Amino acid sequence: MIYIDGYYIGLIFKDGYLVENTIPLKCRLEGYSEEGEEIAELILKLYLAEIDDKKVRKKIKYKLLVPEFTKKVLDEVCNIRFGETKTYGEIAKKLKTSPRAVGRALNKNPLPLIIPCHRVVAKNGLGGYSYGVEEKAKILKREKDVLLRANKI
DNA sequence: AGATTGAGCGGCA
DNA sequence: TGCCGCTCAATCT
Repeated sequence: MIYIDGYYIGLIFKDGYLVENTIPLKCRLEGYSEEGEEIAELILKLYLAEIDDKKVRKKIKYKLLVPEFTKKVLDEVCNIRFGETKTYGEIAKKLKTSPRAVGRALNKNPLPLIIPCHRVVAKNGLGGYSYGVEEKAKILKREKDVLLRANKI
């Protein structure tokens, strides 16, 4: 668990690959470590919508240790662009499965923010988020604000 | 192996 | 609006 700028970020590595992370949190969970400070910084930037997730995925070594179906869903979610959203139903249609199955897969996204699962919303409303819908709303709002500002200038 | 459970959706009153 | 049935991968029992 890394501490920067008032946030704690949990990271788990396996064979040099990032396999699991938390979003930036207000309180610490477990032991402190120095490992992966640069990665934690990137995750914090993702959280604050200061960087594009595509760049982060290119920059860091990560591995998805999840079942095949879950991986397919997560790969599909990576195609959603910064500041945009898709519904569970849309993803399901593309993968020929059900919206519930998509939600189930996203629920266990081991790499939140890096895999932008927060950009998948329900048709009527926000849907859920493992860290609470308020967090989801905040992240999406920050991304939208960045786009708005870019378009204005 | 069978039952239950969701970060959902569409239809119908 | 609210309820009901459908869905299907994952998680129990």
